[in-house]
Amino acid sequence: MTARDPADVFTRDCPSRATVENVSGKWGILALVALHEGAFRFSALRRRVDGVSERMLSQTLHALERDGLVIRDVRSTIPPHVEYSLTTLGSDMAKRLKAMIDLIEGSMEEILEARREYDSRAGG
Amino acid sequence: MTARDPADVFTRDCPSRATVENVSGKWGILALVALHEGAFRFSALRRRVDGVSERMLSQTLHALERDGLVIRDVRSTIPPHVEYSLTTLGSDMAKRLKAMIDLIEGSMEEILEARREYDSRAGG
DNA sequence: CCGTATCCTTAACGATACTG
DNA sequence: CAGTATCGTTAAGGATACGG
Repeated sequence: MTARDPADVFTRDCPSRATVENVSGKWGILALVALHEGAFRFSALRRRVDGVSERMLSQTLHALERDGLVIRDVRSTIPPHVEYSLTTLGSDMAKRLKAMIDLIEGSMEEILEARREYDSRAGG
Repeated sequence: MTARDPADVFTRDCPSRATVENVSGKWGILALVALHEGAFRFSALRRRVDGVSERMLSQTLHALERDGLVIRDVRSTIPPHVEYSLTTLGSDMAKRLKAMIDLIEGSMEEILEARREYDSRAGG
């Protein structure tokens, strides 16, 4: 991973593959895009990302923090107060993910129609 | 999924979640971005997407075809000749995915450095 | 309140043999 | 050539109880 040996996601063991999976995984996308709306505490983020378990959200946030995309700010109060936000890189990533999600959400009727046609040909 | 009931990926059973997973899954991203470079035959695509099994590539392409992102063109010759390409929607999606991949590939040194720091704090 | 540890179930995945 | 079918393994994921 240098100027002479650039990252290439098409290569089997390029470390970029792991980051792509952290970022674009089922919960990674949603966590990043949610945090792009602003900082969240753990429980609030869990409510925002409907359906995620504590275990998976925790795991996802750690992976994103490890890759330098998410900041974890712990205040040593009682009860504990932990706030999650994005780094500059995380914010840039979230913007690009949001662009992808916007396209999907905006094309959902077209996609559902394509599915119906595909299924009627395969199933009928 | 209408103008009054728009898709919302944050909601647990919105059908957009399934498409997000098809598109952003481990092999979905790579297949779409590869096809954005041009049309591919099955075997060539398999070589391009280093590490994918026949089973997973086939499954991935079917899911993307079903969502209206990929076109499968079968020529009834012997031996068979099948060519995969993108629809307009697939092409638009691939562009956005490529933007995400470019950011990751271009930030790989920064990401690896973040990992080293995280690991030295957690592991040391 | 913020998680981690544990257990368990299910689904993803890869290898490979085989067919049109 | 382009897959599908089958099988065995591994990993992801959810529920939940408990610790800091």
